Amino acid sequence: MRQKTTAAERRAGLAAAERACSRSGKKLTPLRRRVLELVLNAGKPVGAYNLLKSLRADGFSDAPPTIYRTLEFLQAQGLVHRIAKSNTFVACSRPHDDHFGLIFVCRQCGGAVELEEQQVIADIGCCAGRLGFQMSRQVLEVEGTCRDCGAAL
Amino acid sequence: MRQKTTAAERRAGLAAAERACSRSGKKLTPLRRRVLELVLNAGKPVGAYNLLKSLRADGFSDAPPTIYRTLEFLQAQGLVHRIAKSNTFVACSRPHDDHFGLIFVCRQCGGAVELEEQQVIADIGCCAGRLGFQMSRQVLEVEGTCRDCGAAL
DNA sequence: CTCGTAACGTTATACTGTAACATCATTACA
DNA sequence: TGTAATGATGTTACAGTATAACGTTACGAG
Ligand SMILES: [Zn+2]
Ligand SMILES: [Zn+2]
Ligand SMILES: [Zn+2]
Ligand SMILES: [Zn+2]
Repeated sequence: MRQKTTAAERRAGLAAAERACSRSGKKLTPLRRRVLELVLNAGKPVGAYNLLKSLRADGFSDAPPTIYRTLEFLQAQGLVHRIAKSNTFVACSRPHDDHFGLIFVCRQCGGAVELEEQQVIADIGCCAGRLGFQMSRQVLEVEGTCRDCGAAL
Repeated sequence: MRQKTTAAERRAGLAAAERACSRSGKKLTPLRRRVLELVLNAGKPVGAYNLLKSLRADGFSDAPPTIYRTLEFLQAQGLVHRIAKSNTFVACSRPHDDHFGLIFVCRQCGGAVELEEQQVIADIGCCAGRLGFQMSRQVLEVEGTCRDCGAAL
């Protein structure tokens, strides 16, 4: 699973952040911008306390609420997703639209790939409908082994 | 979302546990049996430390490793699922077969319904195939509001 | 019997996340 | 310009979740 983030992807992520914030009337402050950069640069899911360590080097507060609040903001803007199975955070690969995505996370290398799969969404929506269940916007997590790690065995 | 577990469901869960253990050559010890009972009786996702409190009343050790080890065992037997989004555990609704399930969890009442949806599994398997990704057996979590809680708004 | 393994107990600690309140900056408006 | 409201961040303290490491007990195989 590819884990590098290209410079173009990082620029696109930050541009999406500017758009998302101006649309919602929120501010992309230096702290928020920096955290998003860190998540983009990681190129794979990264833990909150790891991000916190980087923030210290940049002169921001390194107390837990700093990073959790900021990540919450970025999630609300649809710029970052939380991966519950590993308590990590990853940059959204399609931050330009509201989506219901599917994220494949490799147990070996920690890499992640996000897809938007209309068919899956439709099928799950159908099940939800039968249950009278109202889904919230989210990404589903699929765990396993990526191609590279599988080949390396 | 219905949260009661019927006596029949509890019996079925324990019977499935007997079968799963005899098939895998493991033992369904009093502790394991008791934890499974507790999860079945809860009828909805329940936290590890809640289970631990109940164990104390039964004379078992109430140190964290007790419950985490036991839950890990029950998960390996396919009798219990872990819901990552809420750090809780719930009894499997179809413990008789290996499955790739879909679990709908209500944010309001905490209830959960587990489905096995062949179409969803097939679609996700297809995506995984394109990525060269080998999925592990699991359940996907869908968060939202159940019918009852939605109606109560 | 005794040896090896599985199961369980025990202690300590690591990791993850939030409550509550203080401080500072920005905006809005009298 | 004062001042009040709001949003963002800082700070302290703590709650909740999970595992490492090691000791002890139970029990069947040889
Ligand atoms: Zn996304
Ligand atoms: Zn991998
Ligand atoms: Zn199940
Ligand atoms: Zn509900």
